[in-house]
Amino acid sequence: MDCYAGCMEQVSTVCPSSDERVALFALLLDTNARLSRSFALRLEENCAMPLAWFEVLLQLRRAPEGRLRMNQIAEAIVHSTGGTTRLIDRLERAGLVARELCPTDRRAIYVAITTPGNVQLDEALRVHMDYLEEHVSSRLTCDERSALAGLLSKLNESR
Amino acid sequence: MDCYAGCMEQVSTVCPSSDERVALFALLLDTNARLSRSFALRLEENCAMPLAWFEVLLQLRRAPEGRLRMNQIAEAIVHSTGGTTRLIDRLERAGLVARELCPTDRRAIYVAITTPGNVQLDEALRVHMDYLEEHVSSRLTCDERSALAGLLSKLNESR
DNA sequence: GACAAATAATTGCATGAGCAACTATAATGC
DNA sequence: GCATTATAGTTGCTCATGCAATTATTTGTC
Repeated sequence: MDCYAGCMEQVSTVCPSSDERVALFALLLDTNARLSRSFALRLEENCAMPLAWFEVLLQLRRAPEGRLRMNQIAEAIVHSTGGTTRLIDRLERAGLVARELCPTDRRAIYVAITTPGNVQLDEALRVHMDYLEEHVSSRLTCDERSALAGLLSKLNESR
Repeated sequence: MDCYAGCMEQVSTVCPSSDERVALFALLLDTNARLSRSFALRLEENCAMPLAWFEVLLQLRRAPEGRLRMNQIAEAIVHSTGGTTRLIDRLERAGLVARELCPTDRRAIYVAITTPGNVQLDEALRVHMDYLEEHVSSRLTCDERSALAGLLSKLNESR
């Protein structure tokens, strides 16, 4: 209900397909699809690493002790728990992560990044930085990037 | 190479996993994943329509004569042409779109939105508007939304 | 005008992900 | 303390999607 007048929004019953917010949502989907697809392709070519693996390894590196529980990973990368089980299976088979038992809760499993996992992540991050240089830094100034980060954070707030 | 000093960016060889641009990229993936997942769920619940169908129908409505060629659809929704063929197969089977021959190029196929397709899209757009009201309008002001659109457009520029 | 290269769409195949059902363990209520 | 409920993770099944190969048609070249 904010600023309908100022933004000249369409009344939703007339032509919502050209509504400014519909366009914004579509633009978000589109931008994400193009960037993640092109980066995934490059990551696959240069590191033989699927994007989902990169996401997991990055989350693990960011985590306090380099490890997270299954459900935390699922939440962080926005996957189902079933999908996450299989994903971690593949990463573990490749030796990049290891499952560890949780001493205080026998239902829980810790997933920790291994040394080979860290090595591969470093390599992937080099490729990532090159990619970002080409596709992000060249298009947005530093101020614009931080503005974008702020706006996405607000949009991403759970409530 | 812009404004390294002013933004206090990490040197990439030290700790790129906490680099501001790495975080921005991750934030974009995350925001997209959460929004598209929650909207897809609602669309499925309220309209029994997959998000991919909604995307196709929206593109078709936006198109000049309510129709696009297969490769244009694939490009617009960022799918492979193979995946698009199957996707349009399902939409056609549901009666929401129709394939039409192209008189000037016999290799090409036009995909047009049908009357039932338009009806279903209207319904989906009502759900979409409600969703946007809850998840977008309540978090970003009108000015913020247009700023976000501008930034995403710049990020999305092909070159 | 014929042959080569490019383009449009479809198909076989493999795979990654979600959902729902299931097992195991922990927390809660009486 | 025991029964109920909730939580963590895995598995069977299904399905949507990408890739590479294939067919049909058009465009470009000589």
